[in-house]
Amino acid sequence: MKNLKDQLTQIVSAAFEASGYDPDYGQVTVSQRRELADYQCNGALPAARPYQTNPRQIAQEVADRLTGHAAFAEVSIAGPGFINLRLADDFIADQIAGMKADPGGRCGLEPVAQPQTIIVDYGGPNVAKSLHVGHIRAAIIGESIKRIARFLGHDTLGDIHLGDWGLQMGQVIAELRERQPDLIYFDPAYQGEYPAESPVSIDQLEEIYPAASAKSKADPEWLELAKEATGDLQAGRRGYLALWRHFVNVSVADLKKNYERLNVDFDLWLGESDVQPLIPGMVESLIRDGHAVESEGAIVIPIEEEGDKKEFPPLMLVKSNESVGYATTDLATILMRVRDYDPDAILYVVDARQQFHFTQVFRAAYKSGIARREKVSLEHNYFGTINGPDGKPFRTREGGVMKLADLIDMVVAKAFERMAEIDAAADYPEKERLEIARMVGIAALKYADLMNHRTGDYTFDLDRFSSFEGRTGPYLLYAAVRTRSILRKAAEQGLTSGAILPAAGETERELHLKLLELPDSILHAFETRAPNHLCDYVYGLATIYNRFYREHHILTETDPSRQASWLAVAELTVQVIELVLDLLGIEVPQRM
RNA sequence: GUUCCCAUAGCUCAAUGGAUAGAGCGUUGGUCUCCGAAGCCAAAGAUCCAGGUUCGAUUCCUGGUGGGGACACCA
Repeated sequence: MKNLKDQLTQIVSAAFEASGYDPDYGQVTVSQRRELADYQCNGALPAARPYQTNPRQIAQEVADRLTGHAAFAEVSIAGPGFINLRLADDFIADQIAGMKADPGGRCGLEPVAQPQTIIVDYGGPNVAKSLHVGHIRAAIIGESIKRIARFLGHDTLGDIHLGDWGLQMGQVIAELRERQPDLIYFDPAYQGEYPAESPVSIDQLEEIYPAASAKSKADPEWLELAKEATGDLQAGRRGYLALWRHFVNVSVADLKKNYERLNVDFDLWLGESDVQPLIPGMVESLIRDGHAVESEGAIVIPIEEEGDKKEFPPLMLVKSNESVGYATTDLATILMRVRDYDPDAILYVVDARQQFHFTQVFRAAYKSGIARREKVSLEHNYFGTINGPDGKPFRTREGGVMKLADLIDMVVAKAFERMAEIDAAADYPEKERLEIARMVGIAALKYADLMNHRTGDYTFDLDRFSSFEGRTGPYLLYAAVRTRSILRKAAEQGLTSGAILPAAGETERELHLKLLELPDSILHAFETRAPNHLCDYVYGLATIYNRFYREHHILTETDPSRQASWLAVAELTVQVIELVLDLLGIEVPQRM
């Protein structure tokens, strides 16, 4: 089924063409003035100049051709030449029926004609370091972009891209060596098997890492030790490798637990370490092909491009001490992804502060041919920083970072309190109430983040994530759950949904039209890589639906065919709300 | 210094170059003998400044002002 806006554009374009104008002027949009029209076409205005005529005259010619078309109840022109389209109620009802009957629950969104292979790189947590609030946006926004791409029919893979191979690993090793020098991993002479059990727990790691990091900053000599340990690890020292595997395993288990609570999951759990074997060959070939050159003792890739106003620092490929940094790793990651998946796009959902870094890496990848510009779209879908009240990146009062697990605990606890306050779910089993509180809390948290455009910074405020009234995640859950309750009662009474009738009033008509905007809204969110557009859409839908709910009492309706139609509309609305929430990565409880 | 991002109502945020700039919170006032009031209805309240492009600019361009980020050997 073709989406409504495209159908209308097709009709209007044909009218432009039949009147002797370029059909491209026939683009139709949802009207900004809903009291005047449902959809509008502004094409007559820009057409006036090239055709050297009055826009109102063009509009009139086109409108004359459209009048009488079965889709329209009224075609009029207004202002300087807007073509206003009011759709026929029975045409709308037919569209709704088509949407509801659409196979596969796609609600009128056709899968893309040419599916692409898309890798979404999000998450990017470091091993040995627990998730903190700074990781939340990548997880939430990335997950949503991944789901949207997948729903559109693209072959989509989410990759967590673990930070598991940098200096931080050497720092942790050095720190542990200082604390427990007798551990068998530090004995160079040891030749046997290493224990299967990790010598450190996740909690210990989380304490060791910041301690080591702080020491590195304060003490240059200690930093050298850490770098040395990093070098030894990367050179393959047995004991260090064994230790490193423990760190990774312990961390990944913890990461999985936390991401799972957020309803975030990855198809690939690859990390920086996975591309290390590719690096020597990549560097060699870059040098051989002349893309990489020696500079100040290091090997760099110059990446200036024509049009640069200022000199552009080159990408640091191999440092003067012969080690490699994350730019090199990221380049090798592109090499691996191209080799293994042949992607059409790689979307990096990463903090805006990495913009410069990605510009360097993308330029180097294209310039060297690691990625072909005409084949792979490398995009940094950056997001803004979560700031504290002082406008700087958020820190807790103690100056530390707030752990994501703690934030989730707080939000879920708030949801639980809230349920008790309003006496919700009071007679449900304890276990279900806890699960509902989790879903409500996570919905509040995720919606509060996703509703903001991803590029903007925002200020951390616990109230923002634990608000359950007004424009929030729970509002949306409530609309869905309340409707499910009606549908359950209807089923108990033996009532079933039936044919969709033309809208019974203005509110239902608006609801129909809003439902029909779904496909376009998903497409728009994907094209702009901006899930907040879906947040807007689903909130608008739920609001209109709530009004409909108040105005029409479905279960006591006396006209059986009207009642059956309303049940069908209610079913479709729940389906759409749940579909959009799923694209946002938000789960909906059966009841709450 | 160079460069990137941001600036909309008291607060927090929206807005595909279109007509009268939308919400939520907060404030004030309504609304449960009726499918779940985490709801619904109503009131007051805003595009940083100056130019430019355009039939039309919150949106695009230039220059200011203010805030934040980044700028080769840490990731």
